[in-house]
Amino acid sequence: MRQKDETKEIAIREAALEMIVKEGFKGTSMQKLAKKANVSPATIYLYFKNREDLLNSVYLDVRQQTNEAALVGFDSSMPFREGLKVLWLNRYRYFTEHPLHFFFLEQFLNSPLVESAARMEDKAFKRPLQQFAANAFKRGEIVKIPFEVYWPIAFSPLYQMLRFRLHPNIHLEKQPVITEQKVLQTLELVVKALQA
Amino acid sequence: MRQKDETKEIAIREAALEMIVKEGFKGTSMQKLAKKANVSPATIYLYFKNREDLLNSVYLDVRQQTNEAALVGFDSSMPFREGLKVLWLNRYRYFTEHPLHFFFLEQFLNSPLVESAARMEDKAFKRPLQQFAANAFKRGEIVKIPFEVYWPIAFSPLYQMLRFRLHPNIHLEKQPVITEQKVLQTLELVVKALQA
DNA sequence: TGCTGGTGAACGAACGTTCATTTATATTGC
DNA sequence: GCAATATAAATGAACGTTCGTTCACCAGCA
Repeated sequence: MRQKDETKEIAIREAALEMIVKEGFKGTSMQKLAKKANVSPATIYLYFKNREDLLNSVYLDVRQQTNEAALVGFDSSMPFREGLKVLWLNRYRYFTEHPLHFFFLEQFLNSPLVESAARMEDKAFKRPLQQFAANAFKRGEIVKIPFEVYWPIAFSPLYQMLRFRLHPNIHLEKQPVITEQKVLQTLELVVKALQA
Repeated sequence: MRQKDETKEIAIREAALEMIVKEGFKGTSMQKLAKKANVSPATIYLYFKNREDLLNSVYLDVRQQTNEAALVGFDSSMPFREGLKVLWLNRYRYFTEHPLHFFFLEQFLNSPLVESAARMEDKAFKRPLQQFAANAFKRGEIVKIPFEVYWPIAFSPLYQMLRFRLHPNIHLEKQPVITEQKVLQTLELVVKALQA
């Protein structure tokens, strides 16, 4: 008997992640991937059923790591300003340290591939966030608005700042310096928008 | 001599747009595209230099239509609330009527393809928006903040609502009903965040 | 009649996947 | 302890298909 070499699976995943970000799904072929991961094309099929399964697996893996990092030090019973600050800084710092994960998720979530994968929701991630908002409503900290009004205000400015930060060349002619201080400044305005 | 049949070029563009949205860049091949547009593969190369040129061309075309629609009835000297409302409703209505354009742009802008295309900025679009913000600053209507703080708050919630509206299945378990009324409700909170 | 628009077939290259084979190691028999 | 054996990991070459692009030829208007 011989054991599966776990490092190979990781190498394949990481090669896929990097290649997708740099060359897109079209440019990510199994043969190039195998070469990049120092593995035979056939080896990939020992760890993944097929190409689609590999891509889904990378997505689920990245999403899990990303969501886990988002909730560190967070509790849904926190005061609104404090809790939102934890969520924002967790996300901001994580994606600043893992820009490939940011690019990958943006690309995957905006591709038709997402239809076959994203069916499985990450309820362990969503539930605390919904509970957090519900608590803040109840305590009268924030205005009473539908979830689909709350969510875009509470979080999408952060994602836009991350876009600015991570590919600055596209959005602005001069390099905008997105700093943690500016993120917190934006957060204050968001809190102002939402507070009762 | 014989004239070029302009309807063929349009058919190719539209087939590409639809195919990219439904099957991604990977699934959009020249041969399938030709079939869908009722044209020979070779014909595509009469109108476009190659595949990349076709994709860029579709992008620039969609972007131009999109940006043009955004500025209808808008003037950079408008009062802040009024001007922002025009911009929001223009975008909301345009993408509601042209969801394929929304999906295409999201997909293209988050793919590595954008590097080769988006170099050319649409200054005729950006300049009035920047002037509009500058005017509002000067009149003391909104708080004094850097552009990279202003922009995410002013516009990204709208885009997030469009994402909710156009592929609702992914983001929420129950169909959220994003209506114009809820968009305006969100707009009010954004104005509240930004006003001095 | 001349010239350009338009075509279907065909090119070599690259694609996703499989298969026959080899390699490495945990277990067995002594 | 140590070879022999068994078994799964791992491979490189090859499968048939599809890819982007081109080419030799035909169609239709000036």
